[in-house]
Amino acid sequence: MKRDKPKYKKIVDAAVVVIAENGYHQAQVSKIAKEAGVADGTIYLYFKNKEDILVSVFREKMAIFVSNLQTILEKDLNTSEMLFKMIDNHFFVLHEDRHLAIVTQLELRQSGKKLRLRINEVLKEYLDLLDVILKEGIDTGELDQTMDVRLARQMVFGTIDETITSWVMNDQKYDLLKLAPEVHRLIMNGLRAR
Amino acid sequence: MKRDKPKYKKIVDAAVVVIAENGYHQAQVSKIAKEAGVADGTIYLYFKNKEDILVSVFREKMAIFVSNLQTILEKDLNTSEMLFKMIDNHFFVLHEDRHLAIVTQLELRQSGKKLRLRINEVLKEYLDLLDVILKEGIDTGELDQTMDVRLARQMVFGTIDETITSWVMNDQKYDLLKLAPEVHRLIMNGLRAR
Amino acid sequence: MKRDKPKYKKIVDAAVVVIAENGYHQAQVSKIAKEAGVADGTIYLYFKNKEDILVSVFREKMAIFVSNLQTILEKDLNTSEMLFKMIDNHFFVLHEDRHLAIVTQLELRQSGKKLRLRINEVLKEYLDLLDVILKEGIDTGELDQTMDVRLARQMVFGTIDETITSWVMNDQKYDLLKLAPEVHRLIMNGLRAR
Amino acid sequence: MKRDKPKYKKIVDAAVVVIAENGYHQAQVSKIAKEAGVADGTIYLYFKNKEDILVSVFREKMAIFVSNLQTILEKDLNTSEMLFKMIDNHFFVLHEDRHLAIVTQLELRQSGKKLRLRINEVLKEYLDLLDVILKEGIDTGELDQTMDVRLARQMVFGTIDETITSWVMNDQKYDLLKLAPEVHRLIMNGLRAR
DNA sequence: TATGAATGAGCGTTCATTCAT
DNA sequence: CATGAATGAACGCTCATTCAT
Repeated sequence: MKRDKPKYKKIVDAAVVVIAENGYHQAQVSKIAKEAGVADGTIYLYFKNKEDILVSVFREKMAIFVSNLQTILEKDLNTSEMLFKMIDNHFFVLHEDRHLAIVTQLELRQSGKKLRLRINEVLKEYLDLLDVILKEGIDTGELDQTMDVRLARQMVFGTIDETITSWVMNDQKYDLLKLAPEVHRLIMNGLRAR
Repeated sequence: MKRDKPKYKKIVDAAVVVIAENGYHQAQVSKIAKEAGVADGTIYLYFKNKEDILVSVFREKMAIFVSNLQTILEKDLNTSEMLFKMIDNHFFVLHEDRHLAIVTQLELRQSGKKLRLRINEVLKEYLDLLDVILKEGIDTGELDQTMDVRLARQMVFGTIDETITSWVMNDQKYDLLKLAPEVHRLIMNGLRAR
Repeated sequence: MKRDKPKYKKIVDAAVVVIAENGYHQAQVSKIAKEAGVADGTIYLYFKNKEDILVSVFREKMAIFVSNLQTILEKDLNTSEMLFKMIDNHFFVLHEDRHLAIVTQLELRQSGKKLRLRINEVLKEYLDLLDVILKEGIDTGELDQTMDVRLARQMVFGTIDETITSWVMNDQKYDLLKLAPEVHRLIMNGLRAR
Repeated sequence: MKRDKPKYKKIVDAAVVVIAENGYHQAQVSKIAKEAGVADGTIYLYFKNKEDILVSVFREKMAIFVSNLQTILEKDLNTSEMLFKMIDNHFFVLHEDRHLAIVTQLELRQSGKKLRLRINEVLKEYLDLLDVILKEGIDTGELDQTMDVRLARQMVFGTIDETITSWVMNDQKYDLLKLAPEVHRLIMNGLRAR
């Protein structure tokens, strides 16, 4: 499997760095190859084309979020705790990899429609897990029984996303992790049964 | 003042149409010129460069949101009512101009970092007005006294934005306006004093 | 009409020179542009793509052969005389433009299948006129009544073509024009009624 | 001698198949290697470079024509009979190996000048034998004493070549072998003493 | 001998911007 | 003011060849 080979990972990581430091439109294949320490042509032994590199970046990195979230789901937590863990984890991963934060929040959004659709497919897996949490919360009576799950999901994700984007745009100069409890409170207030 | 001349407006409107119908990356200057019914070179009598056209698009159209929001602020409404009017107005404008919705929610986000920063400057005026509403709500005791205004603003805007983007991505096939009350309820639940 | 503009002709002529001097596979668009004294991009104001340049070269130059042959057909000549004029004209044109001779006999034949099909369409016009001459000769009894016109045409064109190609491959070091009577005699011997 | 090893022949045959089925410009070394069932690098143990493969294809296959023609020359035949056998043999070999016909008549002609010169060297052996037949015919008085041997050879080969190419281009959909007598008659009419 | 992963030079085409008319 | 022909820089991808194993 190509994805397990060391050069595959090296190229994906190089792409994150190059995109973060140069911007999406200045991330030429040759720059990524140089950063990865391979020849231009080597890229094409592991990726079909440039778009494939970018989708892979998103897929590989998003896998971390999804896998963490699955671990959270398996624990014996109530909905509020799960949502907190989710927010905290989301913030934590991007807080730890600042290059990745720039890429996911700013640069990858500049991609064309086609690429964005493929990115959304990957994102869907994550949002589906969020739906599971929300539905469970509604079932157990922790969350408002009358609300629309899709809208609730958009509110949760929209708030998280907007918070992180804002942090990235302010050059990550304050502590994102400290915002987790407050974001969690805002969200829970919005969703809680009453 | 150039901005008042008829060709200026014609070019801005042409840009919205061309971007919506062709996508950001297929919106060449020559296409915009053709749609506006002027020669390529004429564009440069009214705009410094291509980026200037796009910023102008955003500035001219955002002015509608800002001006509407100012009118709302001047009315004698409580915070919850104001937020509802704001959400409803935001939804209404984009509901009425589907080209514009595509441009603001999808296409313009594909622009480079530099352009995005300039767009954010324009957006700031709108967000500042939102801050005014929120602060007033906190002062009057309608909203939670302990919450961070910046986070609250991100939650409000993030939820609205995510809802609209989701609607656009689903080809605007359901009625966005009908979602306003539910979105308002979710947001108010999150912000309300308790 | 683009084909009448001076730059169109300049580019076509430049292409002939560049291909003749550098070979088909070394005739880059930028080289042709330089030879024509225009910018690379200018090429694309007059031609759809590189293939279009090459087809145009063939079409423009082949037009000379066709037009000359039409003039010959209009004269009051017998079949033998017409065939001689045709051979002589064919030799003469390529004798006068040695670059063109290299291009048509050697370089253009290296083009891919798609381009070759388009070239053959152009060539067809010329071969159709040859068919007219041959059919007329058969009707008037000058040529062998029993022979297959298609084969006869292939023999006439194959002989002419092979003779010129051989001359070009020998660096055009002998006088091609002097071969016309002998080639004519060979061909007429093959076709003549007996 | 490398040429006798089984892998050498396997690679040459693979090249014919790959070129015929994919076209000259799509006949990558790696494709030939795959078809031959060897690794890419193995090719370079038997051939200096890609051009060497292609020249070898032509040399190996042309050897069949030459050897057959030599057999014909050794028989006790008059010139007309020899020319018929030659035409018939030429048609027969390509009629039997349709891949080879495509390669020699269409694909290999797309090669660059350098390769074409080397191919012509190989072809020379065949044309020299044709010269022998023609000179003998002139000596014995069967053929026209006054004609130029080189031109005569070009007429014979040009006619044969043009006929086969035409047949290949028409997807080999009529019976090439049946054309031999008529082609022979046309040629003999051209060459015969009178 | 045989392998096949790695190399890296090379090129057609687009499009924002200019400027002579 | 308005035009639109001309400019030229910039880049993703292929594939013949090499060489460590």
